Amino acid sequence: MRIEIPQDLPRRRETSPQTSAPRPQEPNSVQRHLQSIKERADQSRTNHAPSRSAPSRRPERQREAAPRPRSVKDPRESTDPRRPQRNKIPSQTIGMQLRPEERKVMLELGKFRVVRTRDLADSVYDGKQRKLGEDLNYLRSKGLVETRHINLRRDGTRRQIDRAEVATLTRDGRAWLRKSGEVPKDQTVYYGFVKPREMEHDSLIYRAYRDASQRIERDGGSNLRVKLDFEIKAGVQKDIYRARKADPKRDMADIKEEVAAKHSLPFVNGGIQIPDARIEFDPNDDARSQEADQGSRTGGHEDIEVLTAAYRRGHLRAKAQAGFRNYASSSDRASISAKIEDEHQMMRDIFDL
DNA sequence: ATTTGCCAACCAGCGTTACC
DNA sequence: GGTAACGCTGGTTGGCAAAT
Repeated sequence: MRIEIPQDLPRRRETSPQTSAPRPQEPNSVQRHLQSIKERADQSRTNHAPSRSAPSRRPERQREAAPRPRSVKDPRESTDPRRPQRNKIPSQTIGMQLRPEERKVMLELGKFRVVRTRDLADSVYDGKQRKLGEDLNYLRSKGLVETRHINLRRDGTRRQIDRAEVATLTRDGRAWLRKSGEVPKDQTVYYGFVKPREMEHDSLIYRAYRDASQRIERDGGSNLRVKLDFEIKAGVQKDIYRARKADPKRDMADIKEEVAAKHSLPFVNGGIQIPDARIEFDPNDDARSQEADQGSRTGGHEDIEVLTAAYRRGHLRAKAQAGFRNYASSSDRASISAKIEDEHQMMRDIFDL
């Protein structure tokens, strides 16, 4: 049973006008390459930034970073000229009743920011794509969710470009979700497409989570929360900054090691290894009493990492040493195994997506 | 001569605080 | 409030050396 409401929500603009500033000079090969990457990213972006025109780097970054998150607890809170500004949930969506599947979709999108619709169909609709499609249409029509298609990376052996549909919450969608009471305590809610180049990679995190979370719950873990790398990184950098401010002469490696320990993150080759996502959970009673006996904190976590073919050997080794639960898609697995074929233990520790 | 693998450099996208 | 400057990881390229 769905409560219908007047459908007069302003639809978000699909595209923004392109600026047509002339290029100041002929770009070199690197600039041309970067330009092509930028154009590809812009092509797949519904809210794309104006085309590049100025040669200097930082001012460009400042302009493009306009919609970036301002705080960890409230990502993308900053003003975005491409969005209608709202300080509260629009009246149309206050108290809107959604079906359990729709609420579940909203929650998953809020936890992971970007999820492939096929994965949502598998996890929420028992694989029924059509049912998901109907509900996504409804949520889109209410301005709670937006979807887009992304080009998947090619592995070099195929000319065909595969595409996948991904979804995210809108600003209003996040507001609805927060008011709904569906969100566990300490769970950040994300919204909006960011980092177009990494969207394919990020969309795989949900798959990895599904596998890891099933295992955690099977072992008695409960009250699962997800922290994405944005949030983990923010906490790490805040502490690094504080430590440097307190003692500017202190060795950076020393600071990093201390901060890594504070956040229970591995410190490998002089760097803090930050996972793609951390699943926090309340352990079962046995584990809890064991922790209490040892005087350690209650609560557990598992760090997950999605490896892709783009990872270099050094990256792969660092991730393996970090002790993360590593995942890779079958297509990336072949390329990864070629890079670390002499390190069989590492391959064994990579799980299929 | 060509291919392959590695590394350094660069940029993107995220974070923070300081300063004007 | 906008800009600057700094930090991080991930992704990509060009250049170089080694292998074929």
